[in-house]
Amino acid sequence: MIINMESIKNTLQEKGIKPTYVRLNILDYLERNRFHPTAEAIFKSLEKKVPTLSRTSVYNTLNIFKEKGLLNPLFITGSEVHFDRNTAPHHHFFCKKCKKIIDLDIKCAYFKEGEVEGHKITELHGYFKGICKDCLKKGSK
Amino acid sequence: MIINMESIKNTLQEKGIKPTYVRLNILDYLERNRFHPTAEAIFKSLEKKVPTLSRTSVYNTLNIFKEKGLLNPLFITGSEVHFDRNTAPHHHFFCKKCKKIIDLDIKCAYFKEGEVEGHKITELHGYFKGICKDCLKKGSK
DNA sequence: TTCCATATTTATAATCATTACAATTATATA
DNA sequence: TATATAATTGTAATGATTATAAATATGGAA
Repeated sequence: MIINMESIKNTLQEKGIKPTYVRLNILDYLERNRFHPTAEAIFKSLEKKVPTLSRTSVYNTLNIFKEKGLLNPLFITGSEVHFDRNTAPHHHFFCKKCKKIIDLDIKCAYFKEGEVEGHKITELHGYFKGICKDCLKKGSK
Repeated sequence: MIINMESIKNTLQEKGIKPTYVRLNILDYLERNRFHPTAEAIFKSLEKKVPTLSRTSVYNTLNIFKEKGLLNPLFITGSEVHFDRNTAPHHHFFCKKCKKIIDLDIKCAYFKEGEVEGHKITELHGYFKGICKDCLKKGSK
């Protein structure tokens, strides 16, 4: 069930994206599922609600969202791309056990600098890999 | 021409990897070409010298090197994997114009910590994207 | 040295994520 | 309502990587 369809619609229109049924549903999904899903995960989750949905539409839509700055792609696992609705600069933690990608709330000294060693920065990407808090609790060695 | 084949051989043997002709050449290539080449780039560069070389062998060898800690894979572009012979923790800069991946000599506050927000860190990955120093000089806007 | 077991390399096919393309469908406006 | 345009779809193509099985090389044992 879509709760805040109006705000989803506004978000699209503010970015100059026509708010179609497919796009509304994909953005809505990303808004409420902040675990950085893959294109395939989005497709699988929405195909019940949007039965005519195609993988191609998911990929197309995600590419449009990316170009318009509505999301950032994450290259962390080396296989599938994960999508992050949070476009503010932040870091991630990838758990090798449960495979979750967790947002981190840490400060990076270079976040605001705009340059490093003479190179002009436009994007920041930082992630750690290891065992997450939950998996540590569950007694993984 | 291979200059320090003996040290290359020692490196492999120290890691418990049998020093074959293919492996010696791939490691030698990585040692002298520190621009983080892809599997394809390595294959193309070596196929003259090692005419029977196959792509499969390059991939196999790189996977062995990765498992034994001789290199780290870099997931930066989202398409091909780049390989970094420098396994010490360091950051990278990816130039969107010339596509080069440049090593950075900056300190990260979390490099030695071992944990962040309760999660146990085993790997650190940091990279910036933008326009590199050289491309800025050449007058890219 | 010769034989044999094992490891390495190769060629080919398969896989997986993603993109290209063309046909179909929906939408908006005259 | 007709028509132009945009969005969506299904299918095929692509590109990087892996799986598989055959061929080759290697290192001892006899």
